[in-house]
Amino acid sequence: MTSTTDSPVPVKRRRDRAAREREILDAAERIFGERGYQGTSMDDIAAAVGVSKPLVYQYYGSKDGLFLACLSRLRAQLLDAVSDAVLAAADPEQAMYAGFVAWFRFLDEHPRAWSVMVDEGMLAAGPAAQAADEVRAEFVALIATMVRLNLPADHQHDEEEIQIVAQSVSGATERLAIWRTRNGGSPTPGKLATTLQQLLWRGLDSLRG
Amino acid sequence: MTSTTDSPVPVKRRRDRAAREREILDAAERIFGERGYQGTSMDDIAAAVGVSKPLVYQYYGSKDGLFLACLSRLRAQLLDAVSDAVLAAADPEQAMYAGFVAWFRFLDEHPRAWSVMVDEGMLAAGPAAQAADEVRAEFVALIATMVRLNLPADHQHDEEEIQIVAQSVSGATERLAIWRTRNGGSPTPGKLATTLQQLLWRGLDSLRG
DNA sequence: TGACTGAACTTACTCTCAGTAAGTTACTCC
DNA sequence: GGAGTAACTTACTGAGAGTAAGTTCAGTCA
Repeated sequence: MTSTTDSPVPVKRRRDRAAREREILDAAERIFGERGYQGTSMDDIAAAVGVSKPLVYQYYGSKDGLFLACLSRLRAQLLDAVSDAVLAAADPEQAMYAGFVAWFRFLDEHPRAWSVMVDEGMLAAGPAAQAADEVRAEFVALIATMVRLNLPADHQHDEEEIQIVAQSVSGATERLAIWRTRNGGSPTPGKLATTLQQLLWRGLDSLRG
Repeated sequence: MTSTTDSPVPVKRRRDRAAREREILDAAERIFGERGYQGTSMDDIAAAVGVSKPLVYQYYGSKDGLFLACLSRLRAQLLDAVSDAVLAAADPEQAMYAGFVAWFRFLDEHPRAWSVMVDEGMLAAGPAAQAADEVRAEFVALIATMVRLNLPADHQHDEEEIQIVAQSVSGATERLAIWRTRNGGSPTPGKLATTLQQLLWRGLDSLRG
């Protein structure tokens, strides 16, 4: 009975770095989403993973760093969802509508994601704020591309104007998403997308000339 | 020489509550604007006023409370500026344009204000967040009123749709303001207002029926 | 098999900062 | 001048971000 009591797989305590990083990131995303940035301590996250705080620091550097990692991953997922919807559409008008729907749907399906990304996503003074902006800029770029697609190829378009429109659309959709969650998810993604479409489509048209 | 060395007004150390509160609020607004919420400590603010920290707590309760007080005052000023511009306009189309211009102008003239209000204005998990939302809601209400003015009086308008539009416009203008300051104040208020006007006017028209 | 090495992980701190308890000082009104 | 009160301070507590200095495990080469 000297060596027979060990469990078949003797509870692997240690894991390789990549696996542990993913574990920590998952826990962080969940807890930040539940309690917010301020309300979450690094000890909480470490405890949830069953690991000590310095390990979290070794892998992610700082609280901002960890938060930023959550942010980046979620944004990438959201960007993918919207890009896919846009690219699958038959024409620009459809693409715009599909993009809006995909955006609001994603937030329905990842309710936690939201509070991490936007609701608190702009808080950090410091390096994270800058990086968060960069991720956000990808979105604006996507919208700007869509706007350009909607212009005739030979049209001498005003880049500054396109930027203004893209920033506006990005800001509007973020605000609508926040409002919607606080409003109990009230207007459906379809209703929001339809209204936005109606509001913006003719205006975009008038910017052509 | 026993009593002749005193200064004529012997450096009034103590001030009445209202004056001190204003002094603290001014300092807080300035320092929050310079260093951000996270980067500012209550000791910093107290020191800037030349007062001890507990006094600040006595008057404002908490860091959130002080921040919120800054927020409320600034929002009120901004709301006034925009309201005045809107009310002075001749017709709804002019009103919309004038409102946009007033918004961006205000931020030109109060560069500090901005980072306090929006850039970090949604950070706090807790009571301040809720209160900040309430102040923000005033803005949405103003915009909603403007939208309604633009609809025929007998039109059976869809309140939900109006809310969506108001939230969108509010989100768009906030985002544009952030982008503008990071962009070195680049598009002029006039340019921004014109483009927004062009983008939204015909869309609003199409929502009428 | 057993010493060797490096990566995974921990204990036990420091330091900054929000918030507080309990007291002290200056002004005001009689 | 003394009583009462509002303005203000000293000196603390506690939480949590971040770190220095180690310890333990897992694979590797002899």
